[in-house]
Amino acid sequence: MKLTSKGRYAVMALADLARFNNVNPVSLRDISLRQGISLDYLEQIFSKLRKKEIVQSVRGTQGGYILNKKAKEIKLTNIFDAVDEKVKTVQCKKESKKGCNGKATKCLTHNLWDELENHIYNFFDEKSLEDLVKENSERRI
Amino acid sequence: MKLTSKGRYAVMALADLARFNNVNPVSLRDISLRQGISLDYLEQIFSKLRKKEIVQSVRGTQGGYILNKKAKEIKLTNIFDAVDEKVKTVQCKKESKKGCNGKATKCLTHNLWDELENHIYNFFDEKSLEDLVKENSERRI
DNA sequence: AAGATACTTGACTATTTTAGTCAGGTTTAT
DNA sequence: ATAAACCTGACTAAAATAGTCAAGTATCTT
Repeated sequence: MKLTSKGRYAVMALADLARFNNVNPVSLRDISLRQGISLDYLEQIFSKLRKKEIVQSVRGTQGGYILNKKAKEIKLTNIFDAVDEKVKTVQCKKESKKGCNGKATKCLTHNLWDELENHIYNFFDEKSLEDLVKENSERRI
Repeated sequence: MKLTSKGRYAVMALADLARFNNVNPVSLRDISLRQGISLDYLEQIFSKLRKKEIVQSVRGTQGGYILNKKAKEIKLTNIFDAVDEKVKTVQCKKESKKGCNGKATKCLTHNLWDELENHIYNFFDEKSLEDLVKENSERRI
């Protein structure tokens, strides 16, 4: 099981944005430099974030992105969802009402993955961008 | 983020083994048929499980595998560990004592992944093979 | 008006991982 | 002997990942 860079980058970039998001929009270029993420890749990621209305774009010179909601209201689940980072446990290929893979019963581990999915989902759903920024500013002023 | 089939197969196969593990060893062929997993792939998986002393092999006709410990003592973490299914959150490429990626400070999301890792680890470490088998026998006799 | 900055989009690609397959063994009960 | 079943290592097609590249469009500053 692994988390991909895309999800990590999205969270990093938004955490960066949340920190510097006072009045002016933050350019991807700045985020790219501060966080060490390829500018082109960031653009892909922010395109998705914008479509899901997590950020707003400001074009032109001095443009950039701003958060579309309060940092407190942006949960990590929202972010992962936006960039297609899925908590996908392996699925049984065919699941009918009664069982998996055409068998009469659910496969032995079916419930396990369901449980895990919820477990991880809850973890991310309790964390907001604000929490992340707070943790970091506490750690070192 | 995803869980791979290898981990799922390992758990499924061991759950199967735990259920039919009365006196005689269980052949991979049987598990393969019951669980719908390729025999060749199962062999790869069981080779690893054997090396980590989760199962014991019995060679020859009527051979197969038996659990090497009580089902209660086999946690899912042990299984995932054995088949190299890692709960790996994306790592910062270079982590020195002070920071990530050569920077002076830890990256903004560093702690987050650490927390998540623990969260998932705990989930799997609380579940034993016995729990899995019990859940299933309760569900339908 | 010109130029620079920065967002926008879509196509492309090298690398890695995954989920196996395949081939050739060895061991042991009957 | 022989068949069942374990054992091992090498190989590979397909998918996912982590980007790059190219060609824009919008808008601010001068």
